Amino acid sequence: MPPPSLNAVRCSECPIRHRAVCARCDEDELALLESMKSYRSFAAGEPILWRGEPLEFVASLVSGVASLSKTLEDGRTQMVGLLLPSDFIGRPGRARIDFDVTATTDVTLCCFRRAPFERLVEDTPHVAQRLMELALDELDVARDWMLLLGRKTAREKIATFVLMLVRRSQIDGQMPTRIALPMTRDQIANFLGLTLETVSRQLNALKKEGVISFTDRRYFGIEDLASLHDATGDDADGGVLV
Amino acid sequence: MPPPSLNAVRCSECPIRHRAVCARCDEDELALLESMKSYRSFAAGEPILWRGEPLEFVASLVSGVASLSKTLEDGRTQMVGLLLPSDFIGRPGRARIDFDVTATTDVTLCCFRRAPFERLVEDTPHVAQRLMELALDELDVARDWMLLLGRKTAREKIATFVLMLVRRSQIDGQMPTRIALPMTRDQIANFLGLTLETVSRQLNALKKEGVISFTDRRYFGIEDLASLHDATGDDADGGVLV
DNA sequence: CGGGCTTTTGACGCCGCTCAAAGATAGTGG
DNA sequence: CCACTATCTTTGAGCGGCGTCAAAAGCCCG
Repeated sequence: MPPPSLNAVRCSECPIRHRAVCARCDEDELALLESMKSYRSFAAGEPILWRGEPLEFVASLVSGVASLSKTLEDGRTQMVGLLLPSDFIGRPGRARIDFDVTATTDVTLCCFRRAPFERLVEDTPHVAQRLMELALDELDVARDWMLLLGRKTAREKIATFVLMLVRRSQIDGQMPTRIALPMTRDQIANFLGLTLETVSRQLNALKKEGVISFTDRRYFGIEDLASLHDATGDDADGGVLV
Repeated sequence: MPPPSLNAVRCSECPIRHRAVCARCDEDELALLESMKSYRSFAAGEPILWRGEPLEFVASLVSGVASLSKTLEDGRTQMVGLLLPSDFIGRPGRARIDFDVTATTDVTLCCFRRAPFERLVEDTPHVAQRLMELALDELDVARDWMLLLGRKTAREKIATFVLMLVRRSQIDGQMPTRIALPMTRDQIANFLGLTLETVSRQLNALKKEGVISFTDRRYFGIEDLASLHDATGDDADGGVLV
């Protein structure tokens, strides 16, 4: 079952206030947004949007992780995006999306009805500009990902993925000792264009080589950051991925 | 050597006037753009921009085809974007790009110096909105591509690529009889995440099966569109890719 | 006609997928 | 508290698709 809805939080106290689509809004614009927003929650694993269905809402992801995925005729699926807090779902000017959106963890969305939001985009340059920045950032990530999917070996894919998790959980450059693996082996496989068996084997290989260590099955630590970096195949200041 | 520069064409007569970043500009905005633009040309194979180098210009692609590509430490490369006329190079708010841009065919750019262009984006919502639409379209393409790179077989990749060329050269729904292969086998391979040998073998396999036919090495025709579609692995109304 | 490209074709081997089964882990109800 | 089940993960064996290496063939242009 879905987690309980957050009570409507005031925009000025919103945790993603400074990063989401509303980042640059002034008081008046914020008031407008406030009047058209509503929160919705989804439990881990729940579908949020299906490919092709008419889009009633656009939304900002407030908390949790969601994923975008595409599926071939015979069921092979590939994740094509990972949504983190402050990321935006949907787009002005388009009534449908061409991928499924699924809650990876429990998720809270800040939803806006599409029609009024689109009017807002027309009228307030701040929102349009921020939307563009978000889209361009997503493009950068997508392109790093394409390099990974098209050219990296299984080992390099896993190393890149692990390093991405490390970077994302870093606070003030401190190396965290305990890092969460936020998805199942199967989800990681769909993320990296591999099978779940290969994911399992490569993770255990990195462990056996002393590059990473497992405490729990869902948490790991870094033992040898340099080797991890070498294993990604990237050059010195390469790929960022999220 | 580069082809000779076009003489500065008036914006109102520009072939990409209605599709490029300036699509929605009114007379005044167009005049502003006109005052800061200049044309540059590049010959097939020439580099246009290198990854990481400071970006002096942003530009619209006026004619020809250019490609974006990324390279791993050991030289493996992957195309991450294909630029066609009216596509935009560069982005406001960022001084560097994270991929190489290369002319695939002879290319003409309509360049704008970055600083004044960025001011223009701040001031004219029409430009910002159009830029956002272009970015979102690119994102859609990138996501189809990710599915292809991560999950499709060599045969499906080739079939998808060929079908993309067919769609792009269709005029008014007419099936063209002679379609150009605009790149070498090596470029196709870097596009699809394959080797050039595999590209060659799969193209010839499609020919041997009577799905396509070759006249010249650089031109082909469609013999069996249904089989070609079946070979892509997509479901009914799937992937568009450019 | 000759040299440098691109493309084709073949032989071979390996990485990662497939299929299968056993081992962990967590949640559920008695 | 302990079976019992469902889900996730690990591990193994085997195979095949695609990459690698090599060489020949076709094509372009001087």
